[in-house]
Amino acid sequence: MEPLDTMVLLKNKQLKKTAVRSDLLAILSEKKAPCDAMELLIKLRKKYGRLNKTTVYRQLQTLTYKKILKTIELGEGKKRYELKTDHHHHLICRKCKNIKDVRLKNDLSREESIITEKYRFRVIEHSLEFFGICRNCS
Amino acid sequence: MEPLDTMVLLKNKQLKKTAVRSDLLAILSEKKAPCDAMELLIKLRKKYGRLNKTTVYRQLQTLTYKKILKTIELGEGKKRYELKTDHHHHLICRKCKNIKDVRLKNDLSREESIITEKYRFRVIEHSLEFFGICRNCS
DNA sequence: ATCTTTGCAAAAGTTTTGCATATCC
DNA sequence: GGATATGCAAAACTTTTGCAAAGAT
Repeated sequence: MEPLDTMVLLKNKQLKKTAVRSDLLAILSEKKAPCDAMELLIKLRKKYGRLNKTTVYRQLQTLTYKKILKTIELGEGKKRYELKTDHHHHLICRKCKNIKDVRLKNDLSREESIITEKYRFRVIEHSLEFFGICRNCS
Repeated sequence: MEPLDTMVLLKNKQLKKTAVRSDLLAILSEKKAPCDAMELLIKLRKKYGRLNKTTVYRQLQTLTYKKILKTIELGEGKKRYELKTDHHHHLICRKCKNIKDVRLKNDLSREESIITEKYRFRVIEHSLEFFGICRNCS
C-alpha cells in the first residue's frame, strides 16, 4: 500500500492533526493486518511515554466514526482496526493466530445484488474472513 | 430447520443430558439468528429462576469446543452463538441491529481453492457477513 | 462411585464515561 | 478564544477462574 498522506486525510475529515493521531495512522498504514487497541497503545508509548489507553480508544472511535478506519472482530473478544482503503479479506490461522490480508478477484457484487433483490436489504459493506491453518503451522 | 434431536446430539458428543443444556440447544434451534450469552441467560431464567451466568458461559464454551455450536462476532463487542448446522451467512442492519440468516448458492469453494494454492493456507471455514439497511429501515 | 455440571464470588480483559487540563487552529 | 484532544480515575460490560456443592450415568 502506498504511504498514507495523513495531512490530507485529516484535513478532509475536519480533524486536527495531533501528533498521536498522525502516528496512530502511520502505524496502521504500515501494518499488513488489523491492530487491536493494546497493540497500538504499546507501540505509541515508545514515543509518547505516558499515553493513556483512553486516548487510544477515543482516537479509534473518532477515526471509525469519520470512516477513516474500519472495525472488525475475529472471534477473539476484542476489536481490531484497519485503514478503510482497498477492500480485502483476512486469513486467520487457528494455531499461531497470525492474521494476513488477502485480495480476491471476486468482489461478491453478484451476491450483493441477489441479497438486495431477494431480501430488499441494501448492502453497504461485507466482511469475509477465512479461518484455517497457515503454511508455517501445517 | 428441522427440530434438533438433542438426545442424539449430546450422546454422540459424550455430554450429559442436563435440563439446562437441552433447553439451551432448543432455544438456539428455534432461533433464526445467532444469540448472545445474556439473551440465552434471560430466556433460560424464565424456567430456571436462579440460573447463573457462569453456567451459560460454560455451556457455550463446552458446546463450542465439541463443535455443536459456532461462535461469531459482528462488531458489537460480544460473542454470538449458533448451531453448527447448515452453512449460512448474516445480514446485519446498521439501523435496527436486526440479524437475519441467509443462504447463498455460491459456497466460495473457488475462493478457498485459490487461497489454498496461492497462500498455502488450509481453509477450515469462513465467515461472511453483510452489513447494510434492512427493508423495514429503508 | 465417579465424572460432570452448577452456583457463587471474585477477578480479568476490553471498552466507555466524567471531568479537569492541555493543545491545536 | 473556542473547539478539540488528552490524562486520570472510575465504572460498565463481557467473559473467565477457583472452589465447594449438587447432579447425572
